[in-house]
Amino acid sequence: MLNLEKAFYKGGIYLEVPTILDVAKQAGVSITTVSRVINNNYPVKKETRKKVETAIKNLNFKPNHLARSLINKSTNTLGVVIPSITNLFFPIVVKGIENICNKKEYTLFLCDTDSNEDSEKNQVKNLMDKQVDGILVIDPQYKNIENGFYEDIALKVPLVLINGYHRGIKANFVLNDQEMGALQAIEYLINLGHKEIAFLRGKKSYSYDLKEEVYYETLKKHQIPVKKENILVINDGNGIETVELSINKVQKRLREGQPPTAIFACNDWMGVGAIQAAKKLNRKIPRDISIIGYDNIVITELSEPKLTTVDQNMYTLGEVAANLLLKTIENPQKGFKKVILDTNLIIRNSCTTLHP
Amino acid sequence: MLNLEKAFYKGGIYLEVPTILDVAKQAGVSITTVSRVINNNYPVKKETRKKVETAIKNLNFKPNHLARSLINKSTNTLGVVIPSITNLFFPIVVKGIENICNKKEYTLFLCDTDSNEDSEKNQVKNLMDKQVDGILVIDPQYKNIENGFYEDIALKVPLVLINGYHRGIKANFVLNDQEMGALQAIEYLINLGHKEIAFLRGKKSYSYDLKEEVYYETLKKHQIPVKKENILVINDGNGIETVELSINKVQKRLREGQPPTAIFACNDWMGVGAIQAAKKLNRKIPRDISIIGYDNIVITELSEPKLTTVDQNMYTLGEVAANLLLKTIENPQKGFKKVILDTNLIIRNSCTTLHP
DNA sequence: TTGAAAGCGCTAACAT
DNA sequence: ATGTTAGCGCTTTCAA
Repeated sequence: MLNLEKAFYKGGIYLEVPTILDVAKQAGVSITTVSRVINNNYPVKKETRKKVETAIKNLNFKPNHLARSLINKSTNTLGVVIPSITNLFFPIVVKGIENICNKKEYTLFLCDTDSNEDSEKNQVKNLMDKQVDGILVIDPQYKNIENGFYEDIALKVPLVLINGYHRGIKANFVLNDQEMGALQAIEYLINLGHKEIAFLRGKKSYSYDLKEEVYYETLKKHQIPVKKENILVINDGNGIETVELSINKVQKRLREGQPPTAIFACNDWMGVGAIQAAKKLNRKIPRDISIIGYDNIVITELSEPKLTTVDQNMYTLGEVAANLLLKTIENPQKGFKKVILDTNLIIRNSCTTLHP
Repeated sequence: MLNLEKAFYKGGIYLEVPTILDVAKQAGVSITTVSRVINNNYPVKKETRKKVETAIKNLNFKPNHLARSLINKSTNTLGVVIPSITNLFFPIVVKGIENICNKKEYTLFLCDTDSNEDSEKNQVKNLMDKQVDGILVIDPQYKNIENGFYEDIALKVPLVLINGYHRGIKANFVLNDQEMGALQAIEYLINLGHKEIAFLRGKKSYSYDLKEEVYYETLKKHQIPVKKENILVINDGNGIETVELSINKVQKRLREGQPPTAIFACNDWMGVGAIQAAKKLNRKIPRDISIIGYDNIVITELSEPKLTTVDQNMYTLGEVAANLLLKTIENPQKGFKKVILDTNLIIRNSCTTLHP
């Protein structure tokens, strides 16, 4: 019915996909001319162009991306690697990335690593095999950064790492200023008059370490003694299971003598857990105890009271990272960049002053 | 250093990517033989194969996907279209899809539509341009189904629609049995002795309509009169903003004469909103009022009390849909399939019996 | 068991 | 302004 040169079956479906040759024939020109019209990169007489455009429309011709990419060495495709798509805040980064990339006609491969180092490596390699034009990695695994894996990748393909360990690493980074965020949170509590501040964290993660450092420094700076019993470490996590773990840990601490008057939780799940722990012991929040979280994920607005926290502007983080990647692709230059974004304290209802 | 036939710059990076020709030369055979070794589809002498494999390893050769796809008309790539990646439950479907597809070496394009009809259409078209081997659409827009868009697409590319309107539509569907879920929830309340049951829904959505129908039928079946004032319609939504809307609507209803003793909320955000509304009026849950949600998203475990709800097995939904798509691709056959999955009532702490 | 050669659909020198 | 032609890296006939 279309009278094309070729047609074939694929996936049980009979396909009649016009090629550049079909267009050329119908328009009565060479395929080169058609190519020129499509790409608009060489002069073509007005009438000829019209003829070609008509043929394109008639046949509903779409250039074959694969053939183009094979020649151009560019697929208009990016890879996004994410620890887990079911996490509450990584998807917001992806949304930011998407916003930028959609506008520039890039399509995104999404690869979930389940926070597994090897899986992360495999996903990155797979993306390179698929010849993406660039790769974004959200929260890359410490080990893969530290052992040089990403430094190596960065030499082979445009790459932007979003958050994660970066000291002296030769790669592009877009980072949240986690030190600043932690500082904002802790100083906020101190300014409210708190001295007995517990620090609630998960077992191992670069970002917890970072925050703990800031905790020590800030207390020292304000001449508040650090007490071992105020460092609360739970087994792990950044999900619903974290809540229960936090409840137990915090409850235990609150039952001891001289309990903290405030808690800085390294993420919002922990913060919510802390809130629930306090409530279980009939402590009123924030009257009896102030609690602050980190990340500003959606659950902070659901807790009662709503959780004061630190916003990391994940959406912007994604946008900035995507822009950096696109810039690297389109306008390549030597040297790597590190972009550090500010955090914001989001004051809700879970903290109050100790001053009379 | 690799001494290849070609090398080039891309993205500011100097690339030395070995081709099949490099391998052939190093192994002292023709490219045909190399191809045979790679694909393992024709007999090759053992020693020859060894030579080739050695060369492949030496050069770290990876076949060029684009070139292969151009010939094979298969990209080992699927498209996933999602209303919003920041939604709390669609990503779980994606995770299920990923689980299946990763095993079979498919890579996923992820496309966010922002629940916009035109954007959805564009994303699907874009995916076809990129020559994906198949497309999965999560919660496709009613209009795009109803106006024949997807019936048309289904003739051109393997397609599976996940949830959404499907009466008489010629396409593959994997569906939750929403009627069953609604029935489970409502009969659960009725069995607990409730007769004054409010129905809380958003403005327009096929799934709300479905549930409302079941609500009418079920009450009728149990000879409970339906009261207009018990149909609570909020402006919309499936996100945090829904909570506030629900709080207002439910609070208003609870203040009126003869308030409901139970509420069936069409999604968990509404359920949580209902809980908070009741608490604000100092109603004890579930003692004074029973509330049930729908979807079993993570926030159901965070509310106090935890929200009883209906689980839709989103992960399984994704897995089943992915399997159906892969089957359609690999083993094409005429006719479309509809797979309907069961729902489960998840009993937590927000409902209680009215029986003495 | 192997290789030569055609060709997938397109781009881009190079001619004219 | 337009066409001829040589590839991009691979698969697959066809012939040996």
